[in-house]
Amino acid sequence: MQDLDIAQVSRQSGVPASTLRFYEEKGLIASHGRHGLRRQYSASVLERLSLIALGRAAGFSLDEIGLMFAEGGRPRIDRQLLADKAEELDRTIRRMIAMRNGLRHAAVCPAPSHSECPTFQRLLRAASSGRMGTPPKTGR
Amino acid sequence: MQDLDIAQVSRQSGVPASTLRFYEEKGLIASHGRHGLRRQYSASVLERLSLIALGRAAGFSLDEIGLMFAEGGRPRIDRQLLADKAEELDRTIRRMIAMRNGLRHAAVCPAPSHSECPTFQRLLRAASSGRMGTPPKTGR
DNA sequence: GTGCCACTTCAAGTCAACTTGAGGTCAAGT
DNA sequence: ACTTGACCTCAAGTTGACTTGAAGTGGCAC
Repeated sequence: MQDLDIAQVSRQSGVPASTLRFYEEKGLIASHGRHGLRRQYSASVLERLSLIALGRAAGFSLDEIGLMFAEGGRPRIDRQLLADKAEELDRTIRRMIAMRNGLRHAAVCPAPSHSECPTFQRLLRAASSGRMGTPPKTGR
Repeated sequence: MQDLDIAQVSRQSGVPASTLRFYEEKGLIASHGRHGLRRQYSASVLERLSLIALGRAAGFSLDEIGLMFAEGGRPRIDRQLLADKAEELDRTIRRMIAMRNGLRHAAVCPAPSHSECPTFQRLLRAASSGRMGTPPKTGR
């Protein structure tokens, strides 16, 4: 197995070195030695980083991701967990679609003021009742 | 106009008093006097809070929301801004749908391991290429 | 008039996922 | 041998939207 130093991993994965160190500290990846000071990673770390990126994109926290490949060697990705996350994502998507439609309407609504537009009013009520939840943060 | 004290506003809006104070400090709402120490709000603050909730649900930051009803008296909600936000939301929705579908597949995928499932592999590549972005935080 | 208790202020803490900065080390090139 | 520069560690800072805690105040019921 060919080793990569941190700069190579960073370059090939696009993940900053500071993040690699951070992930290592969190136990998400492991370096298996040093060349001088420099961490050496085995090539498989790249796959690991992809998995982490995937998990993050799916809405898992770093801690959750850590749990997935914690015990039992190979990534123990629980299918139930995936299904649950898919459901959660689906609920979020529904809310966001409602929101998007409302916004689109409001953007073209002919009513002189939003306070006279029924669609806007409906949105307003939905939002203040908490039905809309707290929103996505369109990532970095 | 009948006044409400902070406890009444909190109860009727569901927004914690600490948050009301925080919003006031940020200039998002205004109290127009005190009864002893207690802030007095006019009833219109409830509508204001709905607008804030709506804005948050749509993905606006508190600062952005502040700008909307900053200048010029009545809520100056820019239609272009709404349309832009709707577009942004839409892009996010697309990513999330791809993610959800991928997760659903992975959850039922018959391949012995995810590393042998083409769909999973595809997702993995998408995620690590950054195409998936950073995810929604399904609100509190 | 006195005690209660919900309110007040202000500073600091929280959370997640990193980033930044200061000060140090080491392998490699000249 | 010496310089260079990319790496190292460890602590602290960042962002956004709040929450929490300590210490103080004042209206109202008794």
